[in-house]
Amino acid sequence: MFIEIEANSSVPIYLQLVQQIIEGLAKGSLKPGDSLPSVRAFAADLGMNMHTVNKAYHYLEEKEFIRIVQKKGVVIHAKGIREASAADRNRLKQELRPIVAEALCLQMSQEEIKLLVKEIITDLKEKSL
Amino acid sequence: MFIEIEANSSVPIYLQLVQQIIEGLAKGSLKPGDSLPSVRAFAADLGMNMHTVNKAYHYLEEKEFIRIVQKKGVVIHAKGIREASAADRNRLKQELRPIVAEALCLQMSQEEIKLLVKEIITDLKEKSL
DNA sequence: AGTTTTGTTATACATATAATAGAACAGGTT
DNA sequence: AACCTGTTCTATTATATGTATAACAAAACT
Repeated sequence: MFIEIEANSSVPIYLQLVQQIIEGLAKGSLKPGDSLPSVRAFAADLGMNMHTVNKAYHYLEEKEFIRIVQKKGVVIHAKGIREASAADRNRLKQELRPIVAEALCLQMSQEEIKLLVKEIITDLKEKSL
Repeated sequence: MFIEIEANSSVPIYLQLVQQIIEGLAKGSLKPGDSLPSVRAFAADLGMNMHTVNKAYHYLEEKEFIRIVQKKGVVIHAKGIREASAADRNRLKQELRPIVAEALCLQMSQEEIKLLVKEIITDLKEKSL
């Protein structure tokens, strides 16, 4: 897992961490059962505060991507990541909506937007090599 | 233009306003040259502060979707919305990326994600009737 | 048994963003 | 002349973000 945090991003660094861990899961560099660094070790490694890492971990736990075991550590959900529920699907749709709308405003076609999606998936998977 | 603002959303209300204006543009209920309400009138209509509407307007002006004419008012960019530049395309890609990654984690396929995009576009366009 | 490591909790502080409020200004419209 | 426009200014409140220490209890390691 190579994590790169941009300090000057408008995206909060705890969310950047969340997103990059999710990307690690998507590309397969993180697998079910894998353990993640302790909040202190990760914080020192990334040059951020322990509480910031903790915030990211709890965010990921709420999404059921990781399991936080008291006094032990943090692991990727072992029983396999669940399939998208109807609620997940709807939430993702709501998140995609404003971006798709903006793309349409910039005169992109449905096919061009789908191509973006394809490119993103390619990018995500090729980095796992 | 029917605007609905959710007070309890985690999305700031000035951004909700931005997004719904962009959706109006995407679906065609707002056309190039159309004028938007004054900051005071819109604020009163939506039950929010003048400065909040102003913030949304300036956000949209930076994106070049509207033109703010001093002492006159606000209009949708008349010379037609520009086509997506390479920079726009890249920015949209970066915004889509974390959502697509999460969808992949929830075991959605590329086709399922593309279907989401299709549904969103259908939703956007059917509301223009 | 003792030390280290784990996530947790509590307090405190600094900064930025979001949102509201009221007032005043200058230029355009009616 | 009255009104409406976006702008600017000052102020206040609330929330989000991020850091900094410190202490706690239980698991793990030696």
